Amino acid sequence: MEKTMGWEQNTLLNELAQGRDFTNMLRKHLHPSSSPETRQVLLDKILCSYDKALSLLNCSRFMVETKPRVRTLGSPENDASDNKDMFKKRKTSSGWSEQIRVCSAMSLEGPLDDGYCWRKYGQKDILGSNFPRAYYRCTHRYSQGCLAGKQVQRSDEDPTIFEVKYRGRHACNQVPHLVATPKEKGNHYREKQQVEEKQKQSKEMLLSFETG
DNA sequence: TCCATTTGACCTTT
DNA sequence: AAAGGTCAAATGGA
Repeated sequence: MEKTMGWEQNTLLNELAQGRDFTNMLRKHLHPSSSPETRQVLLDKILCSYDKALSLLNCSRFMVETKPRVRTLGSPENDASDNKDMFKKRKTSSGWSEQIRVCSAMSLEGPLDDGYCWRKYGQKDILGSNFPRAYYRCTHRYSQGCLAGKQVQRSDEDPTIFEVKYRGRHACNQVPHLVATPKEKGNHYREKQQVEEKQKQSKEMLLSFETG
């Protein structure tokens, strides 16, 4: 159905479309009669859509590049690590992508979903950080050999910000909210349901803004 | 019963 | 040795 368009592009379009909708909504709420809170929330939504779209673009960029560039917050990494050991080590901290910031207007649920299905496999307290770092790998790691992973850590400076680092590229081709045949059971079907539920909630939120 | 999360132990890197 | 990263048993929810 949507074979010509990748999952990232599809999600990207959704994000941009959502951002446009929220912007239109904000325009309607520019009247002095509207509450400043509503405007603020809408503003947050718009920024979130931008952030997510940018994150997706970042991901795509790394997928194109065979050699992910590396910069982590704390490590200066000015040595020659780029030249040596590039493919040797199983993993180092330098395997992670550039930091991507994601705002969290939906702070009730924690960090925003980036559209992929992640499975949490660990959490660590990081020295000098107020918040623990969570480690995720792609849900399809073993079923499809997808090696993508990500770290999520709440920012010390701004706890509403979640710092997300990605690693690897998604090798999984079964994307949750693309078409799933009724034959598909269990995991994939459930994933699809989850994503659909999120989209539904998003639409409902839009509606609730429109109505009040 | 299946699957995701939690969390302490263990492994790797610096 | 210490900090970061991963494993895997225990736990809990649907």
